[in-house]
Amino acid sequence: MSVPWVYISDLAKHEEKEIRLKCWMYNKRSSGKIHFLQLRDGTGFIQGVVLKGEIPEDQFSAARNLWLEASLEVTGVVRRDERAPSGFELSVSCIEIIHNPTEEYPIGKKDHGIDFLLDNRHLWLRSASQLAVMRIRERIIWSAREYLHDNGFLLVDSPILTGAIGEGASGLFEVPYFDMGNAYLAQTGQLYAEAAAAAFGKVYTFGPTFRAEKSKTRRHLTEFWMVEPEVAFYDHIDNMKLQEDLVSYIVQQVLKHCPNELEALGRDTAPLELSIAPFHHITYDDAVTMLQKLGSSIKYGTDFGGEDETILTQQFDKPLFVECYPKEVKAFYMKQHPDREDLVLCDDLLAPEGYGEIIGGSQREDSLDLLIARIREQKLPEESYAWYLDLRRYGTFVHSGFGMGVERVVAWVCGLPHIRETIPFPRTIYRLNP
RNA sequence: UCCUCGGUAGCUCAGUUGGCAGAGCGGGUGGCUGUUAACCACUAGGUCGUAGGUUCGAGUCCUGCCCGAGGAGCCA
Repeated sequence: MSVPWVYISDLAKHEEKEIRLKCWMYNKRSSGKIHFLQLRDGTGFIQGVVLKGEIPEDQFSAARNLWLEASLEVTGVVRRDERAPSGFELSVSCIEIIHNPTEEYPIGKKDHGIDFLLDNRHLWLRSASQLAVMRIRERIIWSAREYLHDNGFLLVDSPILTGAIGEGASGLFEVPYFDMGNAYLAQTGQLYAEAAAAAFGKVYTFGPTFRAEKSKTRRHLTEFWMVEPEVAFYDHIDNMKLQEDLVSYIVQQVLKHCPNELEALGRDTAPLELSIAPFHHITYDDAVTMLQKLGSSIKYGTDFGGEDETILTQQFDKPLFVECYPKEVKAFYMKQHPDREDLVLCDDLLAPEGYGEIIGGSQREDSLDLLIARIREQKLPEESYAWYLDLRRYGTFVHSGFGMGVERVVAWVCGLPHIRETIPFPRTIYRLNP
């Protein structure tokens, strides 16, 4: 066949030319002698106009009987048309049916409940909004890797099957592992990133992480992706600088490359445009004081609840660092504050508009003795951390890093109310399928 | 694990004081040459999550259970 196969995203280059689409029909409107076929191919959406008399009669009547999501090969001429949302439509001259479903497509044109949509996630992905979310997710991941690569970071893939090692003893998924008892799905790549930082200087891990916590909130998944940079000889301050540069870069890249996707989601881009470094800073101490003045019942020494984070971020117009939490509420590996024994040199980066924590980072404890003491305080299985402690035995060094939750960043950038739409197949406590 | 809310047609939901089970969308049939979640007419479609209980009578009131959602704790 001499007519070229073209993607919908490239149609503008083929104005007034005859082309062929391989596509699905996501909707159809019809009069007696004209059909409007709404077509999509993953790169975009276009309306095919089918006029009686301009295609073979059997094809015209067959088009009448097409079900939603029929797969088609459609030939026609690309026309500019003011009435089309994309500016173009296709004057159809030939329709070849690849597959016409024999059952009605479950996802209709009207609203659906979240339970139904999640049960049909494999089909829900075909909708325009989900295409926009996934394109923005891809841009966020791409931008993060691009920034880190261009700034001299080495990608180090950390293991997913691990021994009993992680942020804490709770919330580990167990997997039978031959004669060695149980392996555990990684909660974080950080401890491995620290080992890699001692070997390679500036590194990052990027991969899925797993937490078997029974969280049921708009901010939690049991399987989620993290970008975890770790840098030798960076302190707490250097670490925050890296975080704000990275987040600024990501947001700018999405604004530059994904304006159509943001519009498709109805995202107000004004708050994103403000999210350029430098970000705001507040200490944990000051944040608690501010929250109490604003009516929160938070007690000094406890971590913020979701509502506290929301209230706090609403006081600022761009991302906010909260620094130096009490060590009791933070992980064992965080560096003790030089002037305050009760605090650690850490930071949470809270996204604005009530989205809350997207990054948790810290300078790491580099003293062998203090680290062992913390492992014992938190009653962690000391033998599992033997190799990790070696990093303090052989040339210990000031170093810092952080974990950025990809799905939380996607939710914020897209303006989505819930994290479950930010990953193709979300895993939550009560959902393992599809 | 705890708290709150929900489960009625394929989907989204309404259902009054306990008194004949409803609408829109989707499906079917017919009509329509510019529709934008097309429209118009007709039509089919129900074990009201489940098991008990109260009652002359339960979608509606009570109890247990199942499933889901939102939140808490925990965290990115």
